Formats: sequence, C-alpha cells, structure tokens
Amino acid sequence: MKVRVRFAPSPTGPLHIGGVRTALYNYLFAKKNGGDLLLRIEDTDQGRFVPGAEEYIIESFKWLGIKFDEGVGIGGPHAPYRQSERKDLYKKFADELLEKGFAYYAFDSAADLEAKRKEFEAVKKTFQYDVNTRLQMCNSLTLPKDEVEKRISNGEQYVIRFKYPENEDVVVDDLIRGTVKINTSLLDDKVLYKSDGMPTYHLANVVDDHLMEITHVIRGEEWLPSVPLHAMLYKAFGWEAPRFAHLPLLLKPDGNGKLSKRDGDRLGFPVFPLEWHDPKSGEISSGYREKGYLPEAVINFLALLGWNSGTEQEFFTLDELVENFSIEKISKSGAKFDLEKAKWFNHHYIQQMPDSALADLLTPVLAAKNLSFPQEKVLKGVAMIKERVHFTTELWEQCHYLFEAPCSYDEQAVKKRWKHGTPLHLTEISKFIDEKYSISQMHDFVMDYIQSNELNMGQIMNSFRLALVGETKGPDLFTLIDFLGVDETKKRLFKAIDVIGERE
RNA sequence: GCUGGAUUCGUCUAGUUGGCCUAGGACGUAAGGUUUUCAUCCUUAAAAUCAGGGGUUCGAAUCCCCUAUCCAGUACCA
Repeated sequence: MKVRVRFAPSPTGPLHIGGVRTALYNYLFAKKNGGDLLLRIEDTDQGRFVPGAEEYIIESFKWLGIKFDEGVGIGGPHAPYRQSERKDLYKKFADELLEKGFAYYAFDSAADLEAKRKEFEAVKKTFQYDVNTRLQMCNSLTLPKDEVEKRISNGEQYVIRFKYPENEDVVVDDLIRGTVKINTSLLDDKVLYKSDGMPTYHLANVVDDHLMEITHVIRGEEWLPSVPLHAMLYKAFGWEAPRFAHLPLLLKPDGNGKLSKRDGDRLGFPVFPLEWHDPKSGEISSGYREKGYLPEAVINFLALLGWNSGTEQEFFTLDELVENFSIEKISKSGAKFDLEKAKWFNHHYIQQMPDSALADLLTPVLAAKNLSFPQEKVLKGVAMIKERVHFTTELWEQCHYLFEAPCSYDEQAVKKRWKHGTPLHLTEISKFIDEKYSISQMHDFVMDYIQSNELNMGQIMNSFRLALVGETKGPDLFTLIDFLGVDETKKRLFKAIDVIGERE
C-alpha cells in the first residue's frame, strides 16, 4: 500500500517552527517510502480563523523547499482539502455514530456545564463528562426519545458526544513510543460535532484521514492523549486505523516547557519561518528568512532536533535527509532549541553558497546606497569576506568598508591602536602606496619602514587598517589595498590622519 | 488532582539483541596555534558516578520494581 501522510495545520496564525518540523518529518517519511504528502487545512473553528494564515503556511513551505503532492493550493483527487469546504460531509458520519450507539446528543448549555464544574470543584473533584456522569446530564441518554426529537426539530442547540464503551482497554501501538494503553472509563465523552454545525478536530480529522487514505499519522506529542479517542473512532466506524507516530515536543532554550511565541520575543530568535504581521494587533513577529537564515540551514538543524542518522554526519541536504530518514531513529524526549547550533549550521550553508548568489544579495544594498561597482568587483569583495558571514543579513555589515570609506572610526580601536606619531608614520608610508609598485613591493617597503624605524608590526598595521576599515577587523591588509586600489587607499589614509589627528 | 509521556556532558545526541563504554560525536566553553586585527580554520582540554534507590546477572546506561523531577492533555481549540 502506498504511504500517504499529511500535514494538517489550523490557520490560526503563523506556522510555528515546531509545526515546520512536524511537516518536515512527514515529508521525509513520505519521500523515503515513495509516498505522498498532503496539505490539509483544519479550519473547523471559525472563531479562531486568521486571515492570511493559510497563505503564510504555503509561502513558508515554498521557502523551505518542502513540496506537497496534494492539498490546498495544489488540488488532487480528494479535494477540497479545506475542512470548512467539507462541512456537509461530516454530519453524515456523526449520524452514523449516533445510529450505531457510539454517540449521543447532548443539550447541556455552557452555563450548565460550568455549574457542574463548580459543583465538583467545591468537593475538590474535577468534572468530566464521562461514563460516570453522563447519566446525570441533559442528553439523549437521559431524555425520552420523543423529547429529544422535539428539541431537535424545535431548533434547540445540541452537540454530539462520543460514547465510550465502559471499561475497555484501548491499546495503540505508536511508532515512536511503543504500546500506549488506556482504559475507556478514564476518558471523557469528547464533543464530535459542535452546535454551530461544524465537526470538532477529532471527528473531522479521523474522517478525513480515512477518506484521504492516510496510512501514517505523524504529529506532535500534544496529541498523544487523544489517541485513544481516535483509535475508538476508527473502530466505531469499522475502518482500519492508520499507524500513529507522536513526535517529541520542541522545548524552550532555557527552562522547560513547550517553545512558544513569547520565548522567541524574549530570547531574540525567531519562532516562525517567515516574518509575520498580525492583522489584528499589527504586531510583527520575526522570521528565519528575514533574520538571514538559509532554508537549507533551517531544515538541517530542525531535522536534527529529535532525530539523528545514527552516524556522525551532521550536515544533510534535504535529499540526504530523505535518504537517511527513519522513524525509528526519532527520539522520545523533547528537544531544547539551541540558537548557537542553528547559527553554526547557517554559517556552514552560507559557505556553501556560490559567490555569485551572495553577490546578488549585495547588489540591491549597494544600489540603495547609490554605490555602483562592476559585478566582477562585487564578486571579488564577497569572496574576501564570505567566511565571516553567519547570516545573510550581516553581509553588508561585514563588507561595507570594501565599497565605501569609513565615516567614523571605532573609538575603542583608536584608543588602543592610534598612538602619538601615528599620523607621521602613516604619511611616510603613504609614499609607498603608488601605481608604480606592485602589491608585494608595497608590502616589502612597509616592512622595511617598520624595521628601519624600530617599530613593531602592530603599531603600523593596525593603525593602517583602522584608516582603511574604521575598525580593527577585515581581511589581510595588502589584499585590502589591492582591492581598494592605490587612490582609494591613499584617500582613506589621509582622511584618517585628518579626522583622528595626533593622539597620545 | 486525574490520565498519559519523558529522564545519558550546559545543549543536541551515540549507545538500541546486557560485556569492545576507563560512556563516543557535535554545538557552546577554556587554552594554544594560524593572522598585523577581527572572523574563519586547526589542535588540545574540561564537561554526564547514564535522575535517585533497590533488584536480576559473573557482568547493566542497556532487563524488572519503586521513588523523584519535568512535560503534555484534561474546552462546543486545534
């Protein structure tokens, strides 16, 4: 049987990075097994719908390079893939359960339920709508049949709840966690069909997974507690259940607990793949893409958060991940997010980028600053500074001095490197910077000058660098001079001498 | 509270059929090297009595039991 898996987000906001990992594992599993990955939008809660969220999700996967075979935005034999558009379909299945005695109508109002909860709380118990309490409630189990019919035909609001059989062990074999067992008497009668005419997640999810011929359900661990319900639902319908695999959670970098949007804001790293502009609050949440991460890096470190190949290999392309992926190697415990490692991965992938791709990122920055350089020059500059770039966003910051003269000089560096006599030495040295000399000749002249004046290297080289760069960073000085050219080098030298002047 | 899940260096993890584990790798950290500088890169080091306690066994991180801690769920949300 062909493997079919799905990623089924709810469009209630931007896609969380944990969700991205879930989708990634689904993708890897599908591709590894020659199967299909579908994208289904679970928008059964109309109250939580956020405009733009669905587009955001699609855009995110496009950026990451995760391709779906079927689903929203693609189409396929099981369309529509948006649950709100499948609304009419679910009632039939709820009715089937009603008929078979696996479900019942419940008329309890929100206020009734609230009162019941209070009542239990008063004696330090927790109210649960289950096998022990359902006979005290207002539902088709307690009301006479004609009364139920009357209420429904009168348009009274109702929900449909699942009716667990009493004292039955539900055993589910999870691909990651092994055997999970629970007794039905401990479970509460979940609502399957809401009073607004929409199914809840549980019903819609099971029905759609069955109809769409899903073979493996790979989702977050937060769903583990509802596995028994889902297993019972399949049983009640007489359907073969898919295999389940519950992924460990992504945890906060500090402390414990599930990674949340707040943590990203607090610790200064993105929790979302793309920048998100909240349509209601206007709030902006940062995204990996905008922060200068490469999709390859995000995929790579996300894949390794909870999975490993069993070898010592750490760098994997998407295709290599597919090749090496196996669900058995997914770990059981939650993984804390490690920002430093993500940075390390990103640095690696930036080094893998061709210089031309990096140059393409730089071109618009240059244009915005009204700086014009031949492509060849930009390429050369990029190659010079590439290895010190960790994020694409710091490209300009790492190479600005190649394209424009410093307009200020780092005060700390000036203090440390610009001594009494520096202007004089640099003036002397500027005489060696001339068209008629080669770079290696200039190098030798400078060295000779240092030696014959009994100076040390640092004294001259660092102040020279400070004049050219504005800071004490950057590539080899003579490589820099070669790049800037004689005129520009001298210009910067004189400017620094003029601006900084004599110091102690 | 109840139900379920988890527990190896600071972090991600290797370890899965008990012995080659004096517990390996990577990130980070520290020291050194390279460099005129920063970054990169290279080398080395520190870093887990395998949550704790009991067993079983000639032998346990690996099997069994108990305890602790953490996490998740406990909605007409997904």
